[in-house]
Amino acid sequence: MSASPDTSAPSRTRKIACEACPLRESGRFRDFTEQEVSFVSGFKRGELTAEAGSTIFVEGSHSPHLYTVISGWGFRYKTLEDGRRQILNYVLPGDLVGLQGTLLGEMEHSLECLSDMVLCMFERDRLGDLYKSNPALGFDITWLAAREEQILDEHLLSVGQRSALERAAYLLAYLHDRASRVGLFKDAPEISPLTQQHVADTLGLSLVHTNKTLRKLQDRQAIRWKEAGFRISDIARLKDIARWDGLPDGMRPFI
Amino acid sequence: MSASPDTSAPSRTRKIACEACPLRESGRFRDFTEQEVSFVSGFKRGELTAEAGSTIFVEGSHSPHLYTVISGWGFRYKTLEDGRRQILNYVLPGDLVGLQGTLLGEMEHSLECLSDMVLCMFERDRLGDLYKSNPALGFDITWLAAREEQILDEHLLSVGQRSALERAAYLLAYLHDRASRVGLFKDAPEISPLTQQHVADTLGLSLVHTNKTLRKLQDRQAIRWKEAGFRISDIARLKDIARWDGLPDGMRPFI
DNA sequence: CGGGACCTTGACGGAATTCAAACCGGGTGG
DNA sequence: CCACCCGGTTTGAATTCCGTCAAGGTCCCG
Repeated sequence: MSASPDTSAPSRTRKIACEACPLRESGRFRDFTEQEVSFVSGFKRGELTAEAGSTIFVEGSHSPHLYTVISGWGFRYKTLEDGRRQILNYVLPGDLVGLQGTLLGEMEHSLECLSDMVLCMFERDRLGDLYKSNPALGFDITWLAAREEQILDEHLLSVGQRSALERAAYLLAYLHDRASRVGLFKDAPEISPLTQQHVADTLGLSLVHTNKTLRKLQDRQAIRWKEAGFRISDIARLKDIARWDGLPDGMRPFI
Repeated sequence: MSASPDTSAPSRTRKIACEACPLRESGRFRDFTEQEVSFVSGFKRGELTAEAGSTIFVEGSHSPHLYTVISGWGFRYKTLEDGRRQILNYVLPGDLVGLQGTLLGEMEHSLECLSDMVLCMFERDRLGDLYKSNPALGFDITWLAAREEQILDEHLLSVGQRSALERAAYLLAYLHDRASRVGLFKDAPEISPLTQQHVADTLGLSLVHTNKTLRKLQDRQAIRWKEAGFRISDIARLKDIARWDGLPDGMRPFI
């Protein structure tokens, strides 16, 4: 069973120029040429600000947009007709979302905000131009798609083969790694804004059993669950329990 | 638990020109310009013929190659140190494999032949050139990556949320759909060359329970299991059991 | 004070794993 | 030709894991 999404409409505005994009400050991206940055600037259609709990797009829609996450947490998910929900992956600053819908026509999954989010919006129609005039940026998009594929491979391994305890440990370690890489824990305390229902729907476990599993991780001093969120106490222990293998880093090429 | 892969070395030869590629005969691809076809021809390094059971590449290797499947069945998988194996997806004629390794450096999964296979081999180093000189082909590669992502999303939904029976029905229906789309059942009887161990490792179920589940599908007249392989008796019933949603078709753009 | 969202716990039943054994067909070597 | 083995399938029984049901708890907010 799943939480029912609160579908309040997100608001739109337009502001920051790509030249001053806060994401590029982090030093986690490759160097772009001036020409590239200005092209992306022209490609950009505006910004979208959405609050926690709102839905950016839903399964079955034909959204003509492509987004880059500027700030906040979100998650992609799919549902079965009877309401069972599977969370596919989490999105963080720097992630590109909506590519599937853009290329393949219909959106086959939904995107919901876990926290307040700001996204940068691009026009689908001009994607072809991007490939023509800036092949390196096209290459970067492919890179991002390949990386998402790799993450999904790992999740599939997790849900298919790991035990409940391993799975939970893996997910929490994964989120911790990704969030700290994009600098989300720079100043704030290291808390991830998930509920246990989110964890359950990601791992394919019931809420009750998820709760018992998380408790076990807490008993082993690997995490601490705070109301609606958790923090990692011992990442090494967590990765050990998870039979952690990887998730290699590597420079991210694209905004 | 998993079957132990038989790692006989695949053999290499080079033959067919792209202009006469059997895949393009099928009419399932978009029309390529002469220029595109000749570029791909130059991009091509040779062909790789491998027999059933052999491994094309393994997790952790740095294969500099990219492949297109010309004929045969294969599957991508990942393993945990203790040997648990998760099959991630199946590859069929027209599929592109090895992109992750090419773009991201290290290969994070392995590829094994389910039947004898022929693959077309491309050089990784020239991928940048491809994006520069033929943006449309670069776009096509991104398209393929997005499509793989979509399939993985669906598998994740399946393994995470569907019951054993639904999951098995879904997998078999999925394989049937894909195989018939690429014309694998044109002349041959509609038999897919999987063992029950493959099914088990794909669904995240034990071999014993997989067997009992498949028996149930057979009792319901949805499939017939033949030694090392199955055929679908009633695809509609199977999709009904699976709570089948989709897998939209759409033209495939790239060789 | 009451309600809602989220976390927590116990009891019970059902689903899936594990262990164990047997069967079947094909291939191989004595 | 037969005995044997091997990979794959089948079945039963015992056990463990996980889901469902039910109830209670906490904190925050109106």
